[in-house]
Amino acid sequence: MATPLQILQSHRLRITDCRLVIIQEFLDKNVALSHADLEDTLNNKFDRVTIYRTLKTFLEKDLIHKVLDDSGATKYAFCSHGEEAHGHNHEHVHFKCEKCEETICLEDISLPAIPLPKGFEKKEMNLLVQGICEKCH
Amino acid sequence: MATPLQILQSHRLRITDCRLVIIQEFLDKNVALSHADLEDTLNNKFDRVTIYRTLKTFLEKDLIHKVLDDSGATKYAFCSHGEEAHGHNHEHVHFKCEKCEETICLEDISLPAIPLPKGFEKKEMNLLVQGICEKCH
DNA sequence: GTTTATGCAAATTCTTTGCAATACT
DNA sequence: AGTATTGCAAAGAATTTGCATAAAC
Repeated sequence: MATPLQILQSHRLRITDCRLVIIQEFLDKNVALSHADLEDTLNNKFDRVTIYRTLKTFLEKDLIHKVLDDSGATKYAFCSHGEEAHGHNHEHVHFKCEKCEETICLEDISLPAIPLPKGFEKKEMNLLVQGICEKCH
Repeated sequence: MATPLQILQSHRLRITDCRLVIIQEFLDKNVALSHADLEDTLNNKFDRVTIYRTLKTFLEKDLIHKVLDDSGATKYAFCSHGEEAHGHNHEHVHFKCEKCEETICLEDISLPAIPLPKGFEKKEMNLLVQGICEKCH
C-alpha cells in the first residue's frame, strides 16, 4: 500500500502539501470526490484554483480518473493499484447511491464483453449503477 | 413513428415552436445533444433560458434522458419508443466516439446482469463505451 | 538557480431565478 | 379568460487564465 509521498514520487510529481493532502483524502474516503467535496473537507487550506489544477494534473498523470455522474458535478476517483501496475484498466464499475449520493468503485466486479456493432472499436468502458447502497438500506 | 406534435400531445405538453423544433432535432440527429449543441443548431431562434427550461420539462416528462459523459457537458437523448411504451427502460448503453465526439444510443444491446455486493439494490444502469465509431474508422 | 506550483484577481462558461409580456388551450 | 411558456436581465455556480510570489528540486 503506497503512501501519498510514494505515489507522488513514482509519478515524478513535485511533493507539495496540497497534493499530499488530496491523495490522502482519496485514500481515506474510498468514494468518488468532486472538487466541491475536496474544497469542503480541506476547508480553505488551499485555494479553489489550486485544487482544480491539482485534479487536472492528477488526471493527466493517470493518478485519478473521472467518474460518471448524472448530477452535473464532475467526480474523480483514485486509480486502484492494480491499474497502476499494468498500465491502465479502462473498465470501471461504479455504484452511486441515490440516498447518500456517494459513489464507490466496485473494483471486484468485472464487466462482461459487450458485443458492439461492426466498425465500432472499444477503448474504454464505464458502467454506472444507481440505486440504494448497503449503508442506506 | 410519432411526430413532434403527437409526442407533445401524448405527454400533455403545450404545443410551442421551441418544443416542436427541439423534438425534431432529437429525431433527426440520432445522437445525444447538449444544451450548447441545441443552441448552436437553433441559432438564436430561441433564448438560451428557454432551451434550458424545455430540456428540464422534457426530462421531467421522461421524454428525454440524461446521457452520461465525461466531458463535463450534460447531454440528453430522446427516449426510444420502446421505453415510452412500457413505462421506462432504465438500462442505457451509449457509445461515445473519441474522434467526432458524438454519442449514440445502442438500443439493441442489452446489458447483462451485474452481480452486486450484498445490500446493494440496483435501480438504474448506464453503460458508456468510448472508442472510435464506425464513421470515423 | 531554474523550474514548477501556488494564491489572488478576474474572466469565461454553465445554469438558474424573477418578472413582465406573450402564446396556448 | 386563465394558465403555462417565453424572453430578458441578472444572479449564482463551476471552471479557466494570467501573472507575480513562493516553494520544490
